[in-house]
Amino acid sequence: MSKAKGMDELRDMEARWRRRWEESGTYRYDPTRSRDETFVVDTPPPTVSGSLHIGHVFSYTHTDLMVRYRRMQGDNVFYPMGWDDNGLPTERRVQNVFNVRCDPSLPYDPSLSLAPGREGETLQVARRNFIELCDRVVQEDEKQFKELWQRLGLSIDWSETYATIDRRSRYVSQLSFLHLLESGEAELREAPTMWDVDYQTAVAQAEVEDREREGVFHRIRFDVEGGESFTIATTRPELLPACVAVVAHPEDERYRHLFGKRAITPLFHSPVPIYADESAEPEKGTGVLMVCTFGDAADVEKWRRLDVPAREVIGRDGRIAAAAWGEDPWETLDAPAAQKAYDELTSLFVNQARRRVVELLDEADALDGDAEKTRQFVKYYERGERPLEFVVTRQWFVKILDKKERLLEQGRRVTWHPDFFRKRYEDWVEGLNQDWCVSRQRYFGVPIPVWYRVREDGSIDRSQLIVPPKDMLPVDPAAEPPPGFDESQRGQPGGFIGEADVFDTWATSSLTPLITSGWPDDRARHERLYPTSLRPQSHEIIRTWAFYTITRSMLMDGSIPWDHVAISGWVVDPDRKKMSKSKGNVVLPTDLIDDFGADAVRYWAASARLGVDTTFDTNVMREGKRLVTKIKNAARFVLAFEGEGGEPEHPTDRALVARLRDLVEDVTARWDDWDHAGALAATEAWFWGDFCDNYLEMAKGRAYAGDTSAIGTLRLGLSTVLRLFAPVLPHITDEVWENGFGSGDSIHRASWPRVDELPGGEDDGRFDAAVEVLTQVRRKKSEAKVSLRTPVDHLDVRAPHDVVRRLEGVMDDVVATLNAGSYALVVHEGSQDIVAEASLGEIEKKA
RNA sequence: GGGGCGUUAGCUCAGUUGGUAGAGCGCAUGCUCGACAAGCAUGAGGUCAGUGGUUCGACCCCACUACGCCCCACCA
Repeated sequence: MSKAKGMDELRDMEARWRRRWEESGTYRYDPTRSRDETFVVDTPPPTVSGSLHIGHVFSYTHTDLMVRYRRMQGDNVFYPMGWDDNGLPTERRVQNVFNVRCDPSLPYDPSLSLAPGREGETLQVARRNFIELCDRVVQEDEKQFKELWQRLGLSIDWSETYATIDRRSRYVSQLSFLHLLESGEAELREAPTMWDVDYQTAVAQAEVEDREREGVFHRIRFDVEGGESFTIATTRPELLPACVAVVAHPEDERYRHLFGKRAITPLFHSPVPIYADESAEPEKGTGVLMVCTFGDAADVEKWRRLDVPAREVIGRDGRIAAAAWGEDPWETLDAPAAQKAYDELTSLFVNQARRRVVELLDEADALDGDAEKTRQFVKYYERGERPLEFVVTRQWFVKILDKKERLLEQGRRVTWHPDFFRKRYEDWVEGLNQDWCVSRQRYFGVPIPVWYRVREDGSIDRSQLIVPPKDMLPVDPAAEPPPGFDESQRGQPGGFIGEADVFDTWATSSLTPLITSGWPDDRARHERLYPTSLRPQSHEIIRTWAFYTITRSMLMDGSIPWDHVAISGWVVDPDRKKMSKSKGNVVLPTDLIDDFGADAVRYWAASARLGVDTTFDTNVMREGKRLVTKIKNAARFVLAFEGEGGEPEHPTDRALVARLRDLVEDVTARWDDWDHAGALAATEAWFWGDFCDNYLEMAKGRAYAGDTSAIGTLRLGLSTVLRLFAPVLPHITDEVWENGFGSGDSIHRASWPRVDELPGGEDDGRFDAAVEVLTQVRRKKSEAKVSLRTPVDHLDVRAPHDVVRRLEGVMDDVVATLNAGSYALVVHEGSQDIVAEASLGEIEKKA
């Protein structure tokens, strides 16, 4: 059989089972069964606008392994699938695919029709048109993901799906938020917020990452009122106009005498207080630093603590704002000069302003020494390209800072696999320094369901919230009027305006257990499906998805959202780097399934333990493919015999059953311990070694002779090991099961093997002793470079007394296996070794 | 700067409670046995990162060091 043909057959076989499972509803959740026999998965909804990645295959397989095991253990499995389609990744994709931008001020155009890959000028479209394009893109993406999951053989119940932008998700997200509002845990705040100037949206702590980059220390001389001067080293000279104070450490001898005096900023001539502050480190820079509005989180913190004014100079677009200086002038000793300097910076981007202000400082002779390069860590939005700024905006926050202890406690109630990832969760909780900002100034997301009153004078009264009644949800306050109002009153005096912001994508995906459970209206379903059993996810989103989900459940009713969290590692390339698109080393999952088959790809994923980063290695997939073939061939042999056989009676057969019993016990314990890789390795070692290489060879002769003990044991071994393999290799095992053991139902609905269901048997060492004799004779044949079929004229086995006794019962099989004519089995004392000597004959030439 | 994980054969990885190191791939030498050449048999190949300690005995426990990966950190 050619390789190509074999591959075709494999592909057809897998496709056939895919269809069968779907048609038979093999993986359907049974809503009538009780809660304690139910295993619920809080499936990660993949970001559908991302690319299909080998990492997906890896981690989703891990989930499916455990799911299949639990199902065979008799659990009623609830294994849904969600799509994470709301949020920035989708918006960005739509912008690229259709070459459009959203302009919320435009009216909806129902006739707008765009083709993907549209060329020419970027088109501005209305918010509703934009959202329609988002919907279109995600539907296409979801199809591709579904196809991959099905080809991979994930045992998902496809009648249970959701998307984070669908009606149900919007309903749950908005309703849960209204509960937080009611309990006072969510509130509107005008405060400095981390702000991405490109996306022009607020971002939360969890979406921020530090990136190392080169900064430049500029040394700026400040005068002190009444004479004297000092030098500040700063990497952000453009914030000089925003400087509201100067601080040094209270013990710093260089500056102690200045505390209480005022410094004069160069260029802007603004007198600012000089404070003593413990946070200033004498070794850093010159030991004295500016407090600005706002250079970093430390500035925000000092601004709050030191009671200094705010001088906002950076606008939401990342440019130096024009209005700031003019409308509410800050104290200065030389207003015209200050205004002139500020005009030079106005409307420049931060980078440009930095260069310009340095030039101005140089002209004013306020630089003290040369600039000096330094490595610094700067905060970026994880999807952003320019550093975050702190900008005062109005945002919705969920209070979490006051709940650290309780959050830690919730984390301890969850079982983490592997356990050390709990530590990462705890580190994150302990390091929290901001409440959760849940509002985003984006479009394709779940709208924040509130309106605000417009006063008679036309100003907006944000203290007067209008919230929708529950039966109005989900609602889009930007498109629908609140109860008791008419759309014509939007923006009018005495009327209302709708909140334009949408929720952070995590604000919705942190509710996945509730989205699927039917909360809060379908109480019966909710009680059966919540809390869930298992949350699978990867480790880089412990601080987001795991953390926020724990937070939301705690805020809802003090519960934990799941009993277990299973963390999959990353797929890394041979250089130990995470495989990613940007590194150009992506392998298409569908190509791998084409080349090796789904079972083989699953075998590779299953070979890796939870939490361990794993090298992408097609050799392991090749191994998996060989295993699939081996199972097929062994089954062909076992199932070729007539009848079902009988109880194991022969000593060899009884020994095999004993070893099978040990295997089932060991493998089951490993699955229960969430060690799918160990379970697979143990199963495979037994199957390939004990079963195929040794037992099959020894029992072969009796089986051909119609011995019911041999035939029965062969079938027992096969049917048992098939079920042990079934979670990892769902296709080939079901194929063989149907041929040999199924009575119409899938192996995946068969019961997991149990030791107490296996027939009796015992292995007192006779199996290993027999194998030792086989090995010695095989070695002799191998050294003689003759065929293993070469007959043995006479076999002489010497062993200690007790070993001889054990061998007696199995010598007929040993002799048959070795093709030996006569044999002698004698006791030799004084050595614990078995010595087998064989006099080789010659293969009879065929006539 | 703080923390987590790792370092075992050429490669990818196992190694239960401390008792003389294991698998697969690759390599070598053979073998077309009535399941299977996508196979079978046999074999070569390792100072278990380093140093010190505990112990009769350490890949395993402890300390330190080196290297790799990851997470976190107010980045003047």
